[in-house]
Parts: sequence; C-alpha cells; structure tokens
Amino acid sequence: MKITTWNINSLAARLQHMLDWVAANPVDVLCLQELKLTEDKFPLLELHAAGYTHCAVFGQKTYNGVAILSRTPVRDVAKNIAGFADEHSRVIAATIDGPQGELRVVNGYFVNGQAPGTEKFAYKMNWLGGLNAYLCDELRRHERLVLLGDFNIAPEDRDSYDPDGLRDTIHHTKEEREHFRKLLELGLCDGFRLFEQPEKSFSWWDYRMLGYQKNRGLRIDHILVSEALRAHVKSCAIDRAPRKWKQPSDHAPVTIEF
DNA sequence: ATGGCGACCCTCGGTCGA
Repeated sequence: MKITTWNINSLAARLQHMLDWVAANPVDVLCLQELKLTEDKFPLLELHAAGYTHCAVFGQKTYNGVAILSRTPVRDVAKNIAGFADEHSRVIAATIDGPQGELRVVNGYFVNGQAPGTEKFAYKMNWLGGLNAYLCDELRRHERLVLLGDFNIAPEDRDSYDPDGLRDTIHHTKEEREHFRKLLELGLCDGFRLFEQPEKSFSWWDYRMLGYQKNRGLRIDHILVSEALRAHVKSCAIDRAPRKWKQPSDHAPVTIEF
C-alpha cells in the first residue's frame, strides 16, 4: 500500500499535472495540501476517472485546503483540529483499510509562520500546540496512524540547504523544531529517516533564484508513522521528477510504502 | 551579471507563500 503527500499549490492550476503524476504513480492514497479551492470546485469527475473514487475534501477559497484521495472507502472523516478553533482549512483525517488492518490518516497543511516574532509565528506555535494535543488523543484511539503533510518545519540541519545561514529563521527555529520533536515523543517516527537517503534530500525549492536548479531546498514535507506501523514500512522517498516539469508545484510528492 | 516566482482576486497591484 502506497500513500503520498503532496502540496500541489492550487489544484485548479495543477490538475493535469497531478493526473499525469498518478497515471505514472498509481498510489493508493494521495493526500493533498493547498488546494486553494472550495469543495464545489473540486474535480471529482476527473479524480473518479483516475481511480480515486473516495475523496474527503476540506476546501477553502484562495488559501489552504486539504484532501485525502483514496481508491478504497474512507470513513470517520474529521476536519480541522478537534478542540482548536481555526479559521483556516488545514487538517483532514480519515480511516482507510490497509493490508494489515485499518489505518488512520491525518493530513495537515501546517502554518507557515512568516518570521519569528510575528503574529503569524505566534499562530503557528498555538496551532502546533493544538495539533499535538489532538494527535495525542487520536493515537489513543488509533494505534495505526500516519501523520503527513506540509509541516513547514525543517526538523534538522541536514534538512536545509543552508542551515547556518538560515539559523533561527522560519522553518529552522528552535521553537518549530521543538514542536516537531514533541510529535516524535508521542510515539511517531519520521518515515523518511527509517532508510538511507541521499545527502541534501529536499521536498521544496523556491521558485525564485533558480532554487531547484541549484538544489537550494528544504525538507518540510513529512510522513510520520506510529510505533505499530514502523516495522511495516517498506520504503519512503521523495519524487523530484514533477518538480522538473513545466509550471510545477514548488513542492515534490513524498511517498511511503507499507 | 547579486537578480532571477507564481497563484490568487472585489484582478493589472497587493498579498501570501516558504
């Protein structure tokens, strides 16, 4: 079973791009972030035709928006973080049957946070606090859980193209990394780091300044798995191919296999 | 050569992203 996370940076702008990718990579579950559209604009027909007949969507106009696309039924769909009031559409969770049993999938578009000291950064910290409490509860109910999405956090120095130059800037601050560590302390582990990976593996590159061509990127898209799932993970990889296509998303898809 | 993007909308300039 394969599950992918991908910040698509507008599903309307990237629909054909996404369909081309799933045609070549027919993953079982595709978790998207930054749909930038409302549910009434969601391309259900095209996704059904592509085999994703079960879609859980939490849309929003212009900003945010997340979805879980599945080839098999999704149930117990939950939107946003229980117990945390949020104006934005940033989290969607669903239960899906996997080969060894049911799987709880929590898909998040984490807050960007702009810069330390700003109101947006304070929102990011509060949001991450709310998420942690929510996950703590979800893990109590679902032993087999995957938390994935655009975390907007580079957890370690090796997850950044310039860890020294960017030290204490957004995605790199101690506070953000502490929040990431607290998620691991809940019993989650970083699927990507279960395996030997190439040096300078990133999942996002700035559109500006020839970011991709110079591999000036960050690894901010993650897939965390609960302890019960850890031994079942067969692979986890970033697919840089679609970042080279014409008019790409600035993020690459990350796929885990069980 | 030190700047080089892209998507959105109460849309052609400002906001946001990371």
